[in-house]
Amino acid sequence: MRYSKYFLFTSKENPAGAINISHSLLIRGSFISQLSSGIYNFLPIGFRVLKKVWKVIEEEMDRIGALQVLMPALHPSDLWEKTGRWQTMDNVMFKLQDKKGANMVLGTTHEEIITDIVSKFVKSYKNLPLLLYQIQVKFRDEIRPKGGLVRAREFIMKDLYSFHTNWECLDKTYQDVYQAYVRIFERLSIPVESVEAFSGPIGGDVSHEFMVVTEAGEDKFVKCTNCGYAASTEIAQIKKPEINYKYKPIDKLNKVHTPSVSSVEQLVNFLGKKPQNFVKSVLYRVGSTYILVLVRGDKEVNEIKLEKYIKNELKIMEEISMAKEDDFDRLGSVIGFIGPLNLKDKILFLKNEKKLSDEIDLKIIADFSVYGLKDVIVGANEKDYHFVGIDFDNIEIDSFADVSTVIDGDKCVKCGEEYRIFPALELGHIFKLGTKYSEPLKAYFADKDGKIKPMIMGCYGIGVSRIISAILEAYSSENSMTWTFNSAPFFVYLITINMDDEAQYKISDNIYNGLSNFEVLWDDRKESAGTKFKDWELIGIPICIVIGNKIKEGLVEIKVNPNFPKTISNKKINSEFISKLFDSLSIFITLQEVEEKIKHIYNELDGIVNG
RNA sequence: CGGGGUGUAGCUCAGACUGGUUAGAGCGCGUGCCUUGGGAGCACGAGGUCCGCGGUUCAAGUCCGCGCACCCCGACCA
Repeated sequence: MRYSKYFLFTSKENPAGAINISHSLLIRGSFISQLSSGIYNFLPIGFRVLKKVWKVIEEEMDRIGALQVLMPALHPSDLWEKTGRWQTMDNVMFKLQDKKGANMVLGTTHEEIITDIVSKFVKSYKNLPLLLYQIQVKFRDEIRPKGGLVRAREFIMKDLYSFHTNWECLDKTYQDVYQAYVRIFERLSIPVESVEAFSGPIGGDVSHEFMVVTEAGEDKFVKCTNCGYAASTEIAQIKKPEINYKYKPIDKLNKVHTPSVSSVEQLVNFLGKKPQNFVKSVLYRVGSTYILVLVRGDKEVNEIKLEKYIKNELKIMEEISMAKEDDFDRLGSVIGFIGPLNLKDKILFLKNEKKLSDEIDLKIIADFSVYGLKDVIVGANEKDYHFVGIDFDNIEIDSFADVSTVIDGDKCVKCGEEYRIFPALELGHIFKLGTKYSEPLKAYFADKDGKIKPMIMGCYGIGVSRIISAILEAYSSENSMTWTFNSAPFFVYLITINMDDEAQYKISDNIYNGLSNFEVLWDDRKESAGTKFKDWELIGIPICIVIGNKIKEGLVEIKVNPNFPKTISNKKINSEFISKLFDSLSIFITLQEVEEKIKHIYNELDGIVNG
């Protein structure tokens, strides 16, 4: 491709409002342009990158026997109503009506549609398992899109769905997909961590996320410094401490006046203590049971873990909600000043006075973080008062549980060593769905014995457009993108220093034609050398061939994007080999060697990355 | 959805507080000269619904009100 005929409009200026390096570089390089908040055009060079990523994903999906389909982005509401997600996903759906007034939705995801398709065609175990996928646009009306392609309202996703006769078969496919994902990220040279994850509204019991560590991400995961176990902070568990707890009621409560000071942060300032010197009490309601959760002041209640605990251990199945102001009134406490010490007495008193129904129950659950605390501060269940000087065994609790979100330094549930927290961007997420969608949408099949059963399903997503940002976040620097071998829009950037110099022009033309199999972008503009070098660096093409004055001596320079070798040695191969491959390049070599060198490097890299 | 901010040339931004001829700069774009190993130089030129609507005023890019859009922080979120 000749630059002069191409659609490339680079900019020296950072776009206003771009916070992430990937966002800024993509705009500056004219890879994408913004149409509206969270809605982007892919311009020619950006679309080339998208297609490169797309191709790797397709090849790996094909390799595990998945079949590609293309489903519509525009859906009627009925299928979504059948699964209940018309309501539960309402907050992110673009909903609209057609001219007849029928409800429609722009697809946020495609479980409903694919399940509907399969239910119509597949009736027998003989046609299962079945893996179908698409690479298509998704719409989510995110309240706050940000970071360019990091969180967009319209974005490209690869979504794969699998259908099975039984769980064992799903387990096997889940492993196949897991391995396919590992290969996809390896081939794109993206350093991902796979972490245990929360299934969320998609549903199912088991899920993994593929995360890339970057400040540009919006998620967090923890990884054990010893055994390497990794999990999303949404679900990461903490090792249970050796608990030796004997309730010792305190003789005299020491109450302090804390006027209009209720949050831990305010208390820290008011009393001059650390957050760890507080026990935070958070009240939840589950049916007629109130749950008072105690966590150390520097930690947060994890509602996902709490919900699991309440359902699995306490066997209470009603919906859990945060207590409201009238709940506090009912229990004789005050919002912002609730605490565990005298709350049960208050409730007993209210019940005796017939001011509170006997059905109401209160359970006090202490997070592991509260265990062993001495001399802490808790709410006094009285406006503007806290108790001080409390030890953990002065608090009468019903049970200890792991119900707080992991923070740096918490102990690994597997081996007991310390966790570290990493900021991350989620690129892929795989789920075991079970029959969550096959039941309501009647995706049934006849088994060998003629019994009609619902199909067992899995679903597996990759944020294709988000991957583009992730690659740049992983390797790029302020004024220079770095693409990886399989994502680079071009492999070679050919610079002709002086287009008016006939010798330079002719040789450039020959090299351009001679390397036509290697995706060459020829900067054939009558611009200054500096302009061309800066553009090469900005758009991040791995190899640069420079045709300049030295051509008189039959010499040509080959340069490598200095960050590019990092994207290869990331792949656990011999780094000495990599440096050898590139070290001899940033010098002048003879004209005859150029084609040979480029072919050699290309083939070696192809073997390493895709082999 | 809460808080904050911005909206002026294709882009990045001055000008607004303190209203007053014809609204500016840099970059980019066009033409010519010159230059060709690190975003060169000179000259000329094109390019504006100052986000929209309404109001105040002799006079509004500037002040006031309403609206819209976009950005940032937080909450939210496969």
